[in-house]
Amino acid sequence: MLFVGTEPGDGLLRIGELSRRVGVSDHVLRAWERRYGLLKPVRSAGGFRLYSEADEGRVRRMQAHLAGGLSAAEAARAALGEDGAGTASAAGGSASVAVERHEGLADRASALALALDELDEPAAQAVFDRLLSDFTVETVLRDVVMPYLQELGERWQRGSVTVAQEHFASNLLRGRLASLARGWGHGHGPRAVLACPPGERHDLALLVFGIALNRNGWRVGYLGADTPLEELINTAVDTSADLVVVAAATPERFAGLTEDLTRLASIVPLALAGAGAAQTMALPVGTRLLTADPVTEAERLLPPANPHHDAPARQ
Amino acid sequence: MLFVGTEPGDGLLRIGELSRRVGVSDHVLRAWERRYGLLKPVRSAGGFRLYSEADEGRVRRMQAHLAGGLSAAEAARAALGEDGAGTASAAGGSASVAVERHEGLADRASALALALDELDEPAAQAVFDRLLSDFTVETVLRDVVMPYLQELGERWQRGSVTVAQEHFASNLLRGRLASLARGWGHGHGPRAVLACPPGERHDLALLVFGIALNRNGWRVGYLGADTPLEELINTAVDTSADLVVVAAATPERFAGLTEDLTRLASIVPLALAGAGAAQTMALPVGTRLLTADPVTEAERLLPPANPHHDAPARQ
Amino acid sequence: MLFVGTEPGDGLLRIGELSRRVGVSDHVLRAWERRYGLLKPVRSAGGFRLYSEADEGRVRRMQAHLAGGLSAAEAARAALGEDGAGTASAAGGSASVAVERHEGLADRASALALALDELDEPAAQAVFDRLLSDFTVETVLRDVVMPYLQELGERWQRGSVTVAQEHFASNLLRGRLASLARGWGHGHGPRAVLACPPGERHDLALLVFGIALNRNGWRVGYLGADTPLEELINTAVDTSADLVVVAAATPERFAGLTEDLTRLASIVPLALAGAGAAQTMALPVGTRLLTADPVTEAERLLPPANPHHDAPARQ
DNA sequence: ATAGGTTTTGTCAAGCTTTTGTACAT
DNA sequence: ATGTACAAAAGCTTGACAAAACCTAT
Repeated sequence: MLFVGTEPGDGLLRIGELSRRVGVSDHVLRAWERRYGLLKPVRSAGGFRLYSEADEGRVRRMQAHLAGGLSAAEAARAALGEDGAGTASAAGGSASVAVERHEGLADRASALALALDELDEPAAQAVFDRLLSDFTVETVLRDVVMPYLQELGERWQRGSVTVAQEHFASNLLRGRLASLARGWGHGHGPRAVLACPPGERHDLALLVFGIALNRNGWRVGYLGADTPLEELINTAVDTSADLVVVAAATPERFAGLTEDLTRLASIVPLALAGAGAAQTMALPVGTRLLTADPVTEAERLLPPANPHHDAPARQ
Repeated sequence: MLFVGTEPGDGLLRIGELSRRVGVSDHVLRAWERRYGLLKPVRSAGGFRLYSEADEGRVRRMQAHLAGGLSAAEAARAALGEDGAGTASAAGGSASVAVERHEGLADRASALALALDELDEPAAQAVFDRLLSDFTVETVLRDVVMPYLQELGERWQRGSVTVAQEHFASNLLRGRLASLARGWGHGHGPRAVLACPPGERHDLALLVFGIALNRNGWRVGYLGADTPLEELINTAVDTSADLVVVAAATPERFAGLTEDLTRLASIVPLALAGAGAAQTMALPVGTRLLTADPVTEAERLLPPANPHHDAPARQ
Repeated sequence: MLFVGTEPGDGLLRIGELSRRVGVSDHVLRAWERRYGLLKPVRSAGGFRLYSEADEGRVRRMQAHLAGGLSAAEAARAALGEDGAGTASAAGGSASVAVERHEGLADRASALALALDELDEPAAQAVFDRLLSDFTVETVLRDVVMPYLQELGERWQRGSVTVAQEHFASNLLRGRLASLARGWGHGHGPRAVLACPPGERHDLALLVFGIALNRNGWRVGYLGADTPLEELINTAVDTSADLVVVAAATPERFAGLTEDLTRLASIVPLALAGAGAAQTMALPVGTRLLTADPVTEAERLLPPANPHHDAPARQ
């Protein structure tokens, strides 16, 4: 992908604007450049200094060190020394984590987590792009997205993630997953209908499951979060679904649904999924339980035994 | 009815009557005919121009375009270009030339609505593809997506849409919108942070607004539905936002937030949007109200402090 | 639906109206055009500037960047840079082929063609990224990739494309297609085996076909270019394929294969595809001919609906 | 920090052309 | 009714100007 790193010709600031942004007078900025080589602005045709956002970050680090008690010379040296590492700077914005070589999945996963935590949309998108370009969709979903969602949930429980972070990450991931899901109703494979029970608003894992299912040849109909079972039953019947999957993150969401689920299971093959799906619910209903990660479960799910779509039942 | 050709049946008007109806002088009507071929009246035995109702419609479209700022030549071209829906041939008729141009936006919009109502994912995606391929994003958002959302909301109120339909349409549209939103945090424009207040779960219109904003050069940070104001304030400060927009579909969502919103407005430029944003809330808070459709409002939102321009106010 | 200044299509604005809409004086608009090349209005017969909606958007982005603190020159560069795939502005710059942002597929397609012709890899990748992000895979393949391949072939015939260009485009497209193809052998759908006959080295269209097939629920086994029929037969038998597709760009590639193809067709459902597949070959072999574009043909290909070779006699 | 020179960028003017509503003559 | 003429409004180009922002050097 592109936008990794700031290239000249991108969006350059003149000294006045930089001064305004960082709160340092233009005279001082020039002095820091002359005395410590803190900044190396390119010049316009007419000789004006043009600063990049990396320069802005450098000034901010310099200020931090000054505030920390270092002398100007020392602060500048420290700020320069930190160059090259990833940037953080909440205010600096679009600090695109520089991912260069083929790092492993683990590095990418943490880069993604970092970018999401910092609300850095461009960086997160870039990492996601690189992930998809270097790994299979299944791998990205199973080994990056799902673990991240898992951890996000746990941090949410512990209160160690802000609402803004959770919203931001969810929205971004939902967008990427939606584009992977596009067209999943297309084709001639068996049909699955997916939904979360009433009250359940976390449907990202179900989205992942749908994508994986589709990539294994299924057509997917998606009702998503917070769906009344009555609706689900109607839809399943109307579309002559070959499989219905109901997923919830907590067992409580299934509470009180035994009767409806049993009825549903008598009409169409049913499976319960998600962390909230427990044997205690699946047994009385007499249905299948999907406990492993969504991608794995999707791969395990063979098409219906006696399909009216004459799928290639062949051993 | 006796003679003299203005019978409602064939509805043929002479130039004076047409002029009176549309409020355009006969001279101008003749000029438009001569210069732009806007009208092609049949002639009476004695040579009088006889206009059909289609002609009247064409004149009215021409006027609308003139009011919209197009030059006379362009307005005429546009008015003629829209021909093809209304045929109304009086004379020889027949032939019914299948005008296969672009189907109008309206046809596409109803095709989309139909596909969504029928939970037909591939069809809906295909229509959306064609929309994006034939029209600008702004047009699609303003004239297809927003009206659809509006109507969906109304049908929802009336109970004339099932939960499955609503979920399906929302999920699909959200996916497409998310794609259009990709990368909206990138760039160098001013920063806007968007969110819905606590309890508000309908954020699609806000998504549309964010996309339109981004396409006008803004960087967008998106927190989405159901966001505590405390979080919003923190995020706005951390990212040094140039604008914060809070949107809700119903006024109740703003209830009890006066104090927080006032505080927010004192920190960063604030605007309230959505059908739920009312003057009664904006006034005490002392902030801006965005009442038109999201795309238009996004275009109107010139970035903070834009002194140059003394020209007459654009309403 | 109300219009008033929102008309789509070729509604072209003169400078006064544009000025009124964006709140920038006509003088400034002309200055921005002259100094930064921000706008490239078409001209009326008499020389008046006529602006499109894309121009309006560009001005708005420019304004946003100005408000964000960039100098006018930088703001213009940024606004232009956001116009889709920028251009590798290295040395002299100039030329600056501004590709309108989000205009229809057609513009994207030509942007892609341009980038490929100029061996501009980042630009081509960026255009491809946005295509996939804004449209379904089917649309991109059918309406962008296939027409491009078609045209590339024709230009190749005419000698109006260099070897370097052809290689560059082929390799880049192959890479993107390969990533779309990833995982296409997994799942539970019917199996198709695809190959080009000996001597045929153009397999990109076949790749496209495989992708479309896979997205319709098929599992794909891909042998690709220049495959001896013997090999193909073995593979088809070993994997108990439900369908074999042989594709070639020119009829000569099929010459002399009648016997082998007939034998193959007696073992497993066979189809011939590509520009080289002609009735004259399909008839004696007694097999199906796929003449439409790959995506459409893939959609038409129902899974082994016909109860022909149901039990592939294993050796 | 000030002084004195340079670049950038919004604005204006003069002189001419195009567009378009209206008027006049046939 | 038609065709031509006319004039106001809106645009075009070239060239120039000046305020704001920036430069270097003291």
